[in-house]
Amino acid sequence: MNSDLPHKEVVHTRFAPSPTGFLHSGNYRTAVFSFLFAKQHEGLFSLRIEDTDTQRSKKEYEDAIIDSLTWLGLTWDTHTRQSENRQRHRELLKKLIASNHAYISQETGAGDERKEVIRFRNPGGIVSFIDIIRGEVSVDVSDLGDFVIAKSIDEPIFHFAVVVDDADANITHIIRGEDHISNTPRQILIQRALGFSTPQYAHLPLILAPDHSKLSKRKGARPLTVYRDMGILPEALLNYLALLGWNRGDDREFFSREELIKAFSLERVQKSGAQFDETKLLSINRHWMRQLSVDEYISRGALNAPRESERLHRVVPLLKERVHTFEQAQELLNGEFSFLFEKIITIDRDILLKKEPLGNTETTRTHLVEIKKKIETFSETPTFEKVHDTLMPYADEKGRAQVLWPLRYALSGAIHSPDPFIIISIIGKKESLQRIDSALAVL
RNA sequence: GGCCCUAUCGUCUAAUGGCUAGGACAUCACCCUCUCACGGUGGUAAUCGGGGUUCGACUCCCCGUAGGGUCACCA
Repeated sequence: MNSDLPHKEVVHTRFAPSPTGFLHSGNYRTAVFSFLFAKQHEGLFSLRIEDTDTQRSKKEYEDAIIDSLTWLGLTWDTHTRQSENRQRHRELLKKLIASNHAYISQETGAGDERKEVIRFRNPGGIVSFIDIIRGEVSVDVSDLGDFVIAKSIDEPIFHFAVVVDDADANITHIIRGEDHISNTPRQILIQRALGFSTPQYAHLPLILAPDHSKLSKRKGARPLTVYRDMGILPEALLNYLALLGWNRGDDREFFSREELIKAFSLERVQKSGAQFDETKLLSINRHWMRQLSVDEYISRGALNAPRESERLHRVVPLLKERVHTFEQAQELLNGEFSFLFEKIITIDRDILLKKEPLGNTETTRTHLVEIKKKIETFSETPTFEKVHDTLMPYADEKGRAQVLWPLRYALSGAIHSPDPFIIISIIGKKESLQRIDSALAVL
């Protein structure tokens, strides 16, 4: 790949967001691709904050960008701000004017104010470039006219500043959103006027919102922290984002950060836009949550529950089996699974007797008493296997529904819950016996 | 509207002239089962339309159509 690259040249990509709002997943995906590409080629990945729009740039947004990149594990090699390069911008702007590639233009602004801007002298003609993802793209730049490159000698605008900063940083590959594709020709024009070489370009397809509209900063753009707050793992989001518009060419879907670095290639990036599908993200997140050890699961999910932490540890396997996010895990702990941590649970006589065959209480009472005797033989925290293997034969003999339903209900106080064996192994011998006793008391 | 880009199941995608068009998520059915969940098995579901090129097109070309991007003294 990119065999036309000079051997000594170090691959250098950059992520250049403007801190004028919260970035959305589409923006971060371009960062993901830039990062993966650079690291795969053992190159550099830089972060450059494009803060030349002083009116709208805010520290708060820059901090959010840094937080999110760090959280995703997209570590950068250098971190600069476009505003730091003011000196250089001015110098080259002057050079361009001196060489007659640009000129100061008198404009009549709103009202009678006369204002000056700096315009680029457009040579016209066809400008074409090779996009790694799309192939050759050519545009007739004549209809661009003499476009503005600076508001004043001290205020370069985007097109000019980008060209200068990328060249100064020796950026070799510009990987950015498709919305920049039509900006590229004019930036190439500026490069030529300045005597810079043209880097390689790769324009990524945009990510669409579920309604097919463009994911925009104004509509629905939320900081990436919403995913962290939902209890999405960064490795899951990274995995999902990488898969959105890229695949290795086979059926493989789960990739760790390191595996992505190895497997990624720009050539296999999709040309068309993709919708962001939160459901799929959730299923990938479940996969990565299941990979975690019990300790990691609790600490990374910041999970908490009343009672000793041993009990929470025993509940984790149940959590793994049914939730897609840590937020859901904590909800389960607080709600549906709270019976596992409570001292007293309420039993409804009718529900307890739901499977009673004789229409009275006798069968249910007998079963619970028999089960109690077996539980007596357990250690305080028996394993699931031990509980299952001891109680199941009895249930099979007497009828699973008649034995297991009242037992499970007595232990959980819930119509829906995990099976009684796992409950006993979680709450322990002593509490199991207590709960069965309270159930017997209502009969 | 001009210019540019794109077009395979609902969604993400595989198949770069040669297979019953594959997988995943979602969905449905069945199985497992004391309930819930997990799991297992199977199913429904796609090449935007029309012309070419070719022995043969998802694949190549053209024309439509649709979607997206961009046309700033924002980035």
